[in-house]
Amino acid sequence: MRLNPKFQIIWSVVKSIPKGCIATYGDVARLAGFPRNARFVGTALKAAPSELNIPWHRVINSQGKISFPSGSDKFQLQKRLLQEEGVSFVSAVVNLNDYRWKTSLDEDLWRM
DNA sequence: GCACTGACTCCCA
DNA sequence: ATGGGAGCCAGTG
Repeated sequence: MRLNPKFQIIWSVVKSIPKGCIATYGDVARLAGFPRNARFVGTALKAAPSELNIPWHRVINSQGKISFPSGSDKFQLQKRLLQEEGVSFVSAVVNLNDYRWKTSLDEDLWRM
């Protein structure tokens, strides 16, 4: 299947998330240039080939939570991977203020 | 080609 | 604070 070029953009954005930081689906969508495609980010990550080493676990939803049913194997895997990078959870929730990836785009927003 | 689904978010009651 | 509904748009059957 010919991959949608949007996938590549999203993957590259996700790959640029620094270790120990997290970003939300909405953030990734916005940085990739698709402001209203948060859902599409999830689709892209699901479709991402594992050999690309996409740090998909650094992407969580806007509530600071993992977007898998709590207790599912995917949920536990993502949580564990994040904890190994130093991201701490408080009752299954990440403190976005501490770990959210600050981007140059965001800085423009802060400035105003 | 149509209808449904989804690793989301925003907005309003 | 919380829950429900609409918007989004590509993938999947």
